[in-house]
Amino acid sequence: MTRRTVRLSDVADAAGTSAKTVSRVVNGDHRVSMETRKRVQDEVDRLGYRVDLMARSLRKGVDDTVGVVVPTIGDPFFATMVEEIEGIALEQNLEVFIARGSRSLGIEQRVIERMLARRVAGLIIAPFMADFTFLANRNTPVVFLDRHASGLDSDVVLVDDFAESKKVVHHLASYGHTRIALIVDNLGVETSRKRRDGYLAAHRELGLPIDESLEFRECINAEVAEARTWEILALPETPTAIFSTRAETSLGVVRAQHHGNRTDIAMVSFGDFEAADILTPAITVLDHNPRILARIAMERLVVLMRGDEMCVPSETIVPLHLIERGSGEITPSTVAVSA
Amino acid sequence: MTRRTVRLSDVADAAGTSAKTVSRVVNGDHRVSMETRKRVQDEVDRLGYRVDLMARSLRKGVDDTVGVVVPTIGDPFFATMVEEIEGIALEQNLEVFIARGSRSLGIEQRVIERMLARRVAGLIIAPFMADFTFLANRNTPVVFLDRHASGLDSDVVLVDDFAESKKVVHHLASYGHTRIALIVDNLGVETSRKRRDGYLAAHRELGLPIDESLEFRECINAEVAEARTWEILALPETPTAIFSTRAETSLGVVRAQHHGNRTDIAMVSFGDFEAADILTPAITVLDHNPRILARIAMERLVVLMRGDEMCVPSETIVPLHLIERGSGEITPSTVAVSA
DNA sequence: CTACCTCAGGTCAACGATTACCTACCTGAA
DNA sequence: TTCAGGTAGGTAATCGTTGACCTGAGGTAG
Repeated sequence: MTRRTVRLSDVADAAGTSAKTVSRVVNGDHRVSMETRKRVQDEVDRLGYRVDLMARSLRKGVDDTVGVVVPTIGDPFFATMVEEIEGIALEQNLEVFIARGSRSLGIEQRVIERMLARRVAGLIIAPFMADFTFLANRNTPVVFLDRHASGLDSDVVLVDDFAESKKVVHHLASYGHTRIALIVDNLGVETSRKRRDGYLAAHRELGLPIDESLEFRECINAEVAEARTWEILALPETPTAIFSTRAETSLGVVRAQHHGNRTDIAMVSFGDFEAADILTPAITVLDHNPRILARIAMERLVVLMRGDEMCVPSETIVPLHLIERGSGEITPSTVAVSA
Repeated sequence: MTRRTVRLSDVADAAGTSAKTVSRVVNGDHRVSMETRKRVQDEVDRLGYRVDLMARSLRKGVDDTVGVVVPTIGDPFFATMVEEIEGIALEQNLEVFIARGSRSLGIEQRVIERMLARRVAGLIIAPFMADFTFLANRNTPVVFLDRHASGLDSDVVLVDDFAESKKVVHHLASYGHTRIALIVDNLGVETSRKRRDGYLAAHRELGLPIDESLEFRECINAEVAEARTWEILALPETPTAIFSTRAETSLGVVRAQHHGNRTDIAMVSFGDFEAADILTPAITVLDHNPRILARIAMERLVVLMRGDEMCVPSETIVPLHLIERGSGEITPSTVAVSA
């Protein structure tokens, strides 16, 4: 019952030809006569032959696979990226390896090393925190997504976190806000740092006072963001607006606002999230669309993998739109005076 | 600059031993003296040698990879499953292939065939609609997740859709509801069919009248569910409760309820979703937790892959809890009389 | 002193497909 | 008639690693 794998030579024996000819038929090489082709094809079907991609890849030196490394897979932002990448990969007949890069220190390098050991044809990496110098002497094409990577000069597709964040603060300021709380992740993360820098720069441009007590760092997930928001709500002088720099943390902010009955405080989220439009008020967001980023990155990777020419690393910046839904257009006058 | 791959024999030459000995060192075989081991290890480090997993897998006959096929990757439910699977895979030193099974007919079989051609060590499949007889004569371990698969008797991890749905209807009925609308996907999908069957069975058990006009099929996504909910709200005799049989459609239902100012209608969702707890009212849900399902499936697969014994296919049913948050505990008396 | 065992290490082939390089044979132009 | 060139197909080597099997040295028990 344990039927041994059918291989090229088995088909060749059955069809009375050489393995090479079967290989030609299977790979659509034209140097085979019609009749031979048919005879071989019949045997292929009858025996249920399928190429062994391991063997092929060993011979060819590369595998038709791309490795995708994201900080977390469950996060809808990255999950959507992966979905988009997988779609393009399928069109290109590429298989997708997936791995999570956050979790613990060094894990990112470890999963990437494993993918390289597999001879993946290319890598798409949404970096977490690691240094990527270890990738320097490899000649596997890499495209970074969402963030720059340190230690390796490679292609990158991202958004202008600094400018976009400034945009948000300017937007809130245009509605009269001067006390804007900032919910931000660990500043070791490039995107977080730049978003905060944009927040600060906008304050300077607008001549607004910078109140460090309104800056809440280390909001690594929704829970922490929720806790910080409770602290915000308890401040003697409540800010009139909150800028949450990640979609995930926005959920925590909104949760606290709702449970604390403080939806009168303006709120803007860097990144859209499900349900953002059905809340009351609906949440104003910077539409940080993962599909577009992923598509550009993957298309770039495909070009690099074809390797027609050794192009210089390019940086693609995707502009974002602010979707005004209500929460970002609340004016400070409506904010209840705290006790 | 294009440094050729360092292989076992290169290290062997440098260390003055045979390739086999290097292999032994690399694989931690004990039949090597301390000094030889050290000498080899030094050369491995110096030359930057890394195993070629393609070659190893070709030789061994299986690859240390598992293939994961889910209907959609972006859906938080499946994304979370994948994340959980990837976590366990990393512990077990397995690599994860990911592919989407919905999209178009036959795609599911195609992506699975490709994974088999790669000699994956095992497969975890959350089936879409395909028939799986083509997997019957392969001897790759398979665990189905979330749904039974037709055409193949294999391990499966799922929830009792029928009983859980009955539970929901009984819950709503205990609050006095007799007119409960059903939002359900295509009935060709096993889970959808069973959930509907449970809905109907509960009606019979309770002696409630079954009104077919309250059953809304083909709610394949949030948008359709939202549209159907608008229809529900426009019915001459509005139902007093809605049972949404998928988390994704629940979002559409809630969206319509909120935009239509009809949050007075009770609502229960089969499956939790982000923001379900911060809406007003918060949504009562059957906690269909993807992590638990994924973990059980993966643990099962690992056992099968070790292949110590050819166990008979088992079916694991994970019981669900109803999280009462408010929307499912609204009584019919509070529902506004429609115009 | 022989028989047997363990240890450290080596040889060789094979995993399955492909690439580089041949071999016939046939055609057509010089 | 002969030679260049194309077509259909074959042969052997190779990709990098490992499993099966072998060897020689030294130890030990009888």
